[in-house]
This record gives sequence, structure tokens and C-alpha cells, in this order.
Amino acid sequence: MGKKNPTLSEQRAAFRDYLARKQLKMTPQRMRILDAFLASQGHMTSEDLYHRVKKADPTVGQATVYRTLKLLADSGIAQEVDFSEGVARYEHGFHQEHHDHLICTRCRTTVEVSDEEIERLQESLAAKHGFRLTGHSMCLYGICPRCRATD
Amino acid sequence: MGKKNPTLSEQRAAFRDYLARKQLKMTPQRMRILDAFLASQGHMTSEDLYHRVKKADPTVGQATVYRTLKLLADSGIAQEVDFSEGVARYEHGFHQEHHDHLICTRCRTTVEVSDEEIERLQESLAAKHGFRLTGHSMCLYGICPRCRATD
DNA sequence: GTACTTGCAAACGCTTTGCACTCTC
DNA sequence: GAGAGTGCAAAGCGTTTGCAAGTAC
Repeated sequence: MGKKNPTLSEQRAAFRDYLARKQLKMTPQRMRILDAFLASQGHMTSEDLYHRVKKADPTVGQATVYRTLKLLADSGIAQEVDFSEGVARYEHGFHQEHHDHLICTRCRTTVEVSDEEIERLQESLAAKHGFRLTGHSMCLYGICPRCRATD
Repeated sequence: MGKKNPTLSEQRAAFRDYLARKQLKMTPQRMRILDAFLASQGHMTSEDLYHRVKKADPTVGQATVYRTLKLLADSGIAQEVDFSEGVARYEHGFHQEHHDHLICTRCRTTVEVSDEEIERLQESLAAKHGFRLTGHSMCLYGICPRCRATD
């Protein structure tokens, strides 16, 4: 478990490969969006990324960012996450170990957490009902230490 | 754990109390929406409920259903759940034991599951990061036995 | 040269809201 | 009768899509 994170150029190559496999084309826009995505951290919305990309190239359209994020997710470079806010968020997809999220409902801070025991129990819970698991999302909502301190 | 489910008239009374406490009024529309909600099962969308209510009274507006569902959720009679579909769903809120959802991504069947061990681990995971948990949502996505059979 | 891509603006689906009217308490 | 609630239609939001022009391969 836990190969180390791919380098920037490995990721670029991976995206190129993905595009080729799907008979899609590499374009300057896609390149810029990929780079902006890789250069950022956390859980970005399409909007976030759009603004970042726009700084580098004001001509890029919002629709292209939406479209490219879908490709990044499909290629595995990005991972869509849903914090029930009504916006899609994306995080880097190369986190080998699955992780879940601990979200402060007051300040929106999020912490990535993981627990092998929980993973294992989830699998067996699914198996007990005859399901083959393809994915899951677990969000724990609460109040973070900092917000608790300022109560 | 596990008081038995409240009766229909207990729930009506609970809603009435909630409204009174908030200085809101009971109306025939709210009554009908509550009844339709209680008479249904599963994970309903506002749309679902709107259609049901409409059969009993075609004059009820969609906005009223949205508004009333929010009240039902706030009062604890309903519980909002999010299966990442882009629609809000509501289930009965009187399930005392917390449960999570196992969702078939092919046929959308959902099964309610619960596991005390997982609950406990979630608590301790949150505590480890100094969070005070206020809620959580866990959705396990997979393929249900029936869909697996027709592969 | 042939698809595939782009930016734009319009359309989308779900949800919320402003309004004039109506009703509950 | 004062304050809430209603239905309607319009607006809001994040996201998707149709299109004509542009571009990677």
C-alpha cells in the first residue's frame, strides 16, 4: 500500500495517455487546467479552478473547466467528492489509500481521515447484503477544535 | 435503544407542537403534506411528495411542498438524506437508531444498514482529531444481488 | 482534412423567492 | 385584524449543451 505520489510530469503523461486511449486531444486549455489542478490542494470546486486558470489565461471558458474536470475524474487524476453543499468538489485522485472526510460545519475546515477497521467493516456490511462494493463516501460532520475553543 | 415508532396521531401532534413553538400555523396544506409523507416510505424527493399530495388536493403548490419539507426536517419528523444525485431526499426521521445506506448504482435500490462497531469507530476517529461529532452520512455504493445476477 | 474542442450564451433541473391574496390564530 | 401561509411565476444556482468557429493530430 502507498506508492509514492506521482510527479507532475508523470501525471501529465498519464493524462496524455488517457486522452490518447479515448481518442481525445491534448489542448493548451486542458494542459493549463491540469496544471492548475495539480498545483492546488484541498477540495476544489470547478469555480475555484476556473478563477485560477483564468489568471494564467483569461480566454479560457468556464464550460471548458467543467468539461476537463470530468475528464480528470474519469482518468483517475481527480476524484469527485460531495460534501452535500450543492457544489461538486474535486481532490487529487492519486491518494492511494482511501480516506474519508471530517468536516467542520462551522468553518468548513475539512480533515482527511482513514481507518482500516472501518473500511473492513464496510466491506463486510456490503457483503452481508450481497452487494459488490464499487465505492463509498463517508462524511463526518462536526465542530473542529478551533471552533469549539471559540464557543 | 429503540423506542417504538410513534403513531400517526403522535406525529401530527408533534408537528403541531413544533409549529406552535415556532409561532407558525397549522394549515390544511401542511396537514396534507405531513400525512402524505407519513403514508409513504423510503427516500422521497420533494417531487414524489408533490405528486402524491396533488392527488388528494390538486391546488397545492410545489413551493409549499418544498417549504413544508424543510419544516418537517427541522422538526425532526423528516430527515434529509443525500445520495449524490442532485436531488434532496427525505426519509422518516423517527428511526431512532442511526443507519446508513447501501445503494445499488445500477437500479437505485437502497438498503438501510447499521453497524454499531462502525459508529463507535467513527466517534473515536472524530475524537482523535478533536472534533465533536454532530452528524454523519455514509453511503456505500455498489451492485445489488439482483443486478449482479443479471450481469 | 477530419474529428475533436473551444467559448459563448442559452438551456437545464432543482430549489428558492417576491408578490398579492388568503387564512389561522 | 395582525402576522403567517399560499400559489404562481420568475429568479437563482451550479451545471450542461447546441452551435459555429477553431485546432490537434
